[in-house]
Amino acid sequence: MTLHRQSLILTENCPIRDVLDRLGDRWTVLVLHELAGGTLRFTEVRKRIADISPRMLAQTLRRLEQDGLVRREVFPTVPPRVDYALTALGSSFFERIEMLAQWASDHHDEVRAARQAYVAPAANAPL
Amino acid sequence: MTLHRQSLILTENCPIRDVLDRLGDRWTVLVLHELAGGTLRFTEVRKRIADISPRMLAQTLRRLEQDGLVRREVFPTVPPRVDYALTALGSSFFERIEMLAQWASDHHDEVRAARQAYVAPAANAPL
DNA sequence: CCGTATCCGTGCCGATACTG
DNA sequence: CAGTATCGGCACGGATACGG
Repeated sequence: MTLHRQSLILTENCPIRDVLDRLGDRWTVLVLHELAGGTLRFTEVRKRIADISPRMLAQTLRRLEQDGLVRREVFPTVPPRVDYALTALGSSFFERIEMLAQWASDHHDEVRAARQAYVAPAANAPL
Repeated sequence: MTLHRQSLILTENCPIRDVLDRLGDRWTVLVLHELAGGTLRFTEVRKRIADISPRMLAQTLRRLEQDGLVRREVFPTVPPRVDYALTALGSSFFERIEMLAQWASDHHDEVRAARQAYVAPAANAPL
């Protein structure tokens, strides 16, 4: 995502944006969620997230590894085996995501009610 | 909340996804951030977020209003005036986002260091 | 001033085939 | 098993022009 200027949150080189952007993609949170349950192999993650393609899983894991949130461990066996696990950093990050998820869960009824009650304003006709 | 496997996060009508998806788009967090400072008119938000187009601002505000996070108040004056402000729900939501932002800020150095240290694994050559 | 309508480019993601 | 390579669709968002 392009960086934006002039904001406490969004200035260039913005640490917030670096992190929040990852929440926007389709799989990151899911993968973190699965790894929060413990170390998993590539295929094990695939099975748990039924409709993720190998391409997207690899890409997601790579980025998490790059950012130090996930540790990748390769065993030189045949057939090959690769374990993925959250790092301490990854765990602490996922904790915050869970807090957000908790909020969403707690207030979902209010959001749904608001959506229900919402009536679109007449186009270009304030009052 | 015990995000459970398969998946409280991804199922349809999922409360978590409803919320997290909004963090993925380019402007929502920014707009919330600006409104957290107090009520603003449409144009005032535009000025503060310099490169947002009227289209995207309107769209973002509409969704926030729909979800009950922002309240829209129209004054039948000439020229027209429309105020936007966070609701209590919106404020409590933004608090959680700030917690996440705080985490990002606190750990940005670690993430940057991890990115720096990262070396891509050789393609298809585990060890 | 406060938006909407329209067009269009870009990048995410899915599907699939293939390799060490 | 653990990925990579390639192609293509489609939604998201940018730019612009216009309307109440």
